[in-house]
Amino acid sequence: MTPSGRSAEPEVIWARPQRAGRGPRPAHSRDSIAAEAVRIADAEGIEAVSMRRVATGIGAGTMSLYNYVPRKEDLYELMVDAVSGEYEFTPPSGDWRADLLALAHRTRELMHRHPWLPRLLSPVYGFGPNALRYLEHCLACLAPLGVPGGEKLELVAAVNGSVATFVAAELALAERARSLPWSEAAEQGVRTAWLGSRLATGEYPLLAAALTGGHPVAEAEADMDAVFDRSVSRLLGAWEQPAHTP
Amino acid sequence: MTPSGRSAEPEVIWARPQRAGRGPRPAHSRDSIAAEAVRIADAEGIEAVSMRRVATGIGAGTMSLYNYVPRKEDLYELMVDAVSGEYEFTPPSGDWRADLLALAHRTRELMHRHPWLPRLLSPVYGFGPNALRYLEHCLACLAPLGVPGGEKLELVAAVNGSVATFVAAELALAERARSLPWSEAAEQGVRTAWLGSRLATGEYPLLAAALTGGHPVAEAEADMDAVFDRSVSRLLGAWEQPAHTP
DNA sequence: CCTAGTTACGTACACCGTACGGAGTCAGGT
DNA sequence: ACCTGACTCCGTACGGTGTACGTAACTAGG
Repeated sequence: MTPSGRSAEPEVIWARPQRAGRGPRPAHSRDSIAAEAVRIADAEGIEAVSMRRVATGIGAGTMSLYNYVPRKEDLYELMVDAVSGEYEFTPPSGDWRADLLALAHRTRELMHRHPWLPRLLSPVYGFGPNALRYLEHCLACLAPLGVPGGEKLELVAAVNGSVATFVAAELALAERARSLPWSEAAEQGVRTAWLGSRLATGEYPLLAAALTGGHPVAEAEADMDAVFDRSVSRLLGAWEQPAHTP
Repeated sequence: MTPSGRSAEPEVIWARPQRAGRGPRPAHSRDSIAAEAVRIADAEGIEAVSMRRVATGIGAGTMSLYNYVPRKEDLYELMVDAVSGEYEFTPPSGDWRADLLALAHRTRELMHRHPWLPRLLSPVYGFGPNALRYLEHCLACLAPLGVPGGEKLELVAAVNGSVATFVAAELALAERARSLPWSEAAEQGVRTAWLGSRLATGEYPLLAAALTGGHPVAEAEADMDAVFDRSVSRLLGAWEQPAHTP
């Protein structure tokens, strides 16, 4: 009546039992599937992760994978939660600002290790076990902050959103270059050439000043750490005093 | 030697001339192609936008489209820039905080009108004509702010990143529901049921308190405007005083 | 006018997610 | 102890995707 992998009902992958009572014991585990998908995505980009590829990667037939992962979206959820398990939490120090800044750095490192993460994180993939652990830890760090719990979650979401977009921008060129038949430098070259030709028209004087005035792109990479730190610090600083609405 | 649509060299779509000198006059325009793609994405979601679909939509053969748009990624760039043209800029008021807050609201409305925008915006699609106009206008609004131009761009990026993640979260459920065979309510139901069952274990006391303590999800929608306004205001407020690094 | 470069587009290929059905395997109820 | 029903495994197949390639029609520059 309701064969396990064939239902057309909504379902949360985490609620589905790993081992059903009845049939033969499964030859694979959810963890090993997630690990294989992460391995492929790290090595060849998220677009290389296909059901066929993951299945053959763990030595299974393509359609066998659907016994473990009913839809491809669920595979993404498994991946996100798997790498979320890489966080190593240290007890809150009492300085919530420092704690959250350090966490943001860990998140950035995580996203550098798994460049597909920002992309997959943007829709709210929902509340796997490691995500719950992470949120609980954030709230523990935010205990000294005197705002209601709901706003603390807003703060965490705002920080993570900023980190995700920051790292996505950081990685945009490199990630694009992966799936392109030419080099990253060549791509970069034609793009800055185009931008330069537009700026040279004089139609965008402020933009031209802002782009050429500061750092000349060469030292930009070295500054990235500083820019990141400053930008997250600013965001956190905005929570120090109550929201200011004139 | 270098046939227009067949090159394997990197290329920025904006640098490619719309009309080449030599051949027959093109039967379509870049604008009409972008408009068709936007129409499809608005009506049926971004995943419905395929080269075939857009081509038949404007009454062309599939492969003819490749004369205008060398890769699908370029189609996305056209779409982003096309809707960026919907901004109607008013002259800077002198209050940069108010101006940028208003712009953020326009961006949010734009993303509600085109729910696929946050997704496509996350990697830095590059500097089409309307994006350049937008940036120039932002810088004009930020003229009263006494920081270097580079940091102004950081501010704009931070605001846009926050808006994008905010709206992405707002739209996540509705957008997910579009491509799913069951209703949004059913999906929502099983997800909150799962979350409730996890919270009931007592493993996440802070999270449980934060989620149940505040608004009971029902009135959350009505509050979205206020939450958005407050969150952007906070971010802007963080730029009032110099970055604070203890 | 010629011809080179461009437009238009049909065909084809490799790949994708996944519906379906059949065979093998095991636990629970009788 | 056996049967039966649920479950695992997986081959096949379908309708879709992006796009490489080849060919025919057309048009502007020399």
